[in-house]
Amino acid sequence: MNKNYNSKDVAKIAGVSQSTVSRVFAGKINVSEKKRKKILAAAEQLDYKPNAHARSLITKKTKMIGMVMRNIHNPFYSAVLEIFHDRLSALGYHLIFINSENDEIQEEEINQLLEYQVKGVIITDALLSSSASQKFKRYGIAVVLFNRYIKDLDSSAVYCDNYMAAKQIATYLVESGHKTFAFISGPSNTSTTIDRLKGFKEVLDERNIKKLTTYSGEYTYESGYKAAQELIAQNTDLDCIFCGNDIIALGAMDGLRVGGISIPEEVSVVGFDNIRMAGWPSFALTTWEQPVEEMIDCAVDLITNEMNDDKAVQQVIMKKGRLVIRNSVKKRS
Amino acid sequence: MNKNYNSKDVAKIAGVSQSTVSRVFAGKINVSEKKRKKILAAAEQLDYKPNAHARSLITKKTKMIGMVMRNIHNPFYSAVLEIFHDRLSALGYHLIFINSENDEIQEEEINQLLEYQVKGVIITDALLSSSASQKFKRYGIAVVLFNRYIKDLDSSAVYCDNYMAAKQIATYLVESGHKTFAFISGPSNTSTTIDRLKGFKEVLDERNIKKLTTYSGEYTYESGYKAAQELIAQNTDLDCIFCGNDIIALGAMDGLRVGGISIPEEVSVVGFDNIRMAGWPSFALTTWEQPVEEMIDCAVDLITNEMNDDKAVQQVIMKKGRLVIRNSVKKRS
DNA sequence: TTTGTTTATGACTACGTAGTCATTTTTTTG
DNA sequence: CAAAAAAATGACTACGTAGTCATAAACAAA
Repeated sequence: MNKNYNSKDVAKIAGVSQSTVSRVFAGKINVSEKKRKKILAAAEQLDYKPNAHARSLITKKTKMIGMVMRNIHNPFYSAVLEIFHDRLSALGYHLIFINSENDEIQEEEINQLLEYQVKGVIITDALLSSSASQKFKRYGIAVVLFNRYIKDLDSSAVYCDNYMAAKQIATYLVESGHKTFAFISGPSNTSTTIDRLKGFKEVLDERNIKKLTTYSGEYTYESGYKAAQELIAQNTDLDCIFCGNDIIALGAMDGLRVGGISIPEEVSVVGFDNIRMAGWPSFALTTWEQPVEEMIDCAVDLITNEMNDDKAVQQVIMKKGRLVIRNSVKKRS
Repeated sequence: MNKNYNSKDVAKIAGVSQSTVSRVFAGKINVSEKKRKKILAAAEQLDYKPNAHARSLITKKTKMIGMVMRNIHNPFYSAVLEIFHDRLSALGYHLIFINSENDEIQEEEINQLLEYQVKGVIITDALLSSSASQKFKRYGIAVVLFNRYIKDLDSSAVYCDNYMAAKQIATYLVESGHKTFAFISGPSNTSTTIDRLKGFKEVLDERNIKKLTTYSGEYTYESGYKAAQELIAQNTDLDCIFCGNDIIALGAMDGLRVGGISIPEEVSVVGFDNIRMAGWPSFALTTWEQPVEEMIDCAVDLITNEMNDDKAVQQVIMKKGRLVIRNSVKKRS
């Protein structure tokens, strides 16, 4: 049943050759207005759609982009997915969604994408081994890392200037009178964590502040919660916490509150990302806003360029962002 | 550059015919162990992967499933996406992700899926016009609605027994002494909203309780927040709110708190879904747990059956769920 | 060994499209 | 109006795979 009609069927009805039908649907090339109309009418009648697989096979091109995500639980990334989808689908691309469970994109996941001849892959919040990177390169697949970059690997990347952001946050905390610092980070092997820690530490070092406790965990609520509880247990005279991202910060806030510590009266908390929830009254989290849309537009430009131009050069692009001040930080005398 | 090797190249190196290479990669059929090894070695050497498009073209099958989602912002659905991905990718399927902005899946979105010859489509939190449904049917595409069902449309669907759930919630609220009720719902044209309202109302009617205010909005935090503020402004003697889902409930809680109303002391709040955040101490929301994993397993079974068996019959399956009691409801004397 | 049976293998073709090339039709120009 | 140029069109083939069919090899039975 349900025969799928093809360009030959359309050609027959329209009284033209298959070639002409193809011309109409491939666009551009010259077809007389009269036949074009006939063909479109015939296509309409049969509800004909060009077969994307046949098209990919012959053109060796594809309108599919691999979207590798981790941590889709994190609202930051679900927002990212949504925006990427909207931008790319407007350009006629389709997304193959892959939820990577691992720190590094896996062989198996790469193969899935290779089999579908994707010409571009966007990787968010996950790493790329150099062998994987080479593999993509060998197949001529454009790769853009989002919110991560990898040293010594010439993949394109778009990320936020975590280093400068952390410096500004640290400065803000120091200048608002905080004395004892904690940094609850995500996994310590990611560029985001490293840069944020580096910037934060540097400011404290410059001012000769030694009181910094660092706690490395995951980029999750639970991890933030647990870290906060452990910090409380250590019973230091902590007066502020810088969290590796917002979701950690929310966990930390809840951990502190449950431990009977009030925010910001006793401890200030700063996050990173500016996810929607950070603006909810229950949290009113002061945080760093990543210019998500700008970053995504940029990533989309990079990947489309690399896909359409073999000689396009890899670029690593850094965006700024800004501090969003809410009510989770208190000026201390 | 980057020539993609094909089965002929592999055949040449292994000293066999293309047919035999195909047999190895298509699986099953008889190939002598000796040649199989040679072929696999050659494939390894060239890093050969079968071209999925060519394969789809000849087999008229595809391992792709369309995943149409709306409201990916809602953590409930990002969790759903993650689980669907994990289940389906374990079965060898790949997801084409479509973020629908509309209430009803659009013509354009359907066409995208048709062009890729997907054999199955999962639709979450969106509707299906009957013309769209017929279109899918005509093309022999299996459709499963998730968390929605549509009357008089023979599409398979998996959803939670919203009617019974709402009845139990209402009963729970009544029996814990509440007198004045509000229901903040999502869009009033969805089966979830209708059924939840129906069950809730029915219990109140049975007990001859007239004090029910209903407010229909979107399934978003902002909508819940706004609704709560409006309810406050109406200055009724409200003592509990049943929310259409958790994200509305969180918004409502924040709206109430900002309005100076304490939860659960003055007003009780109940949600629906049991998203992770409902368990966070800041909210501790009493809510209905949808058996998400069970529902997804069920949807996966349905879609794989329908894809692999033309004669598989459409089914609408309802799951139960359970009330999760936390601290957003107070017993009133 | 001979015959019959099973298993392994290769030549060939179809899938539905895009694009090349040759041919026909239309338009332009002198 | 004739000749030249441009545009439109169709026949044909390639893309990389799976599967059909015929043949060859291996094996079993007698």
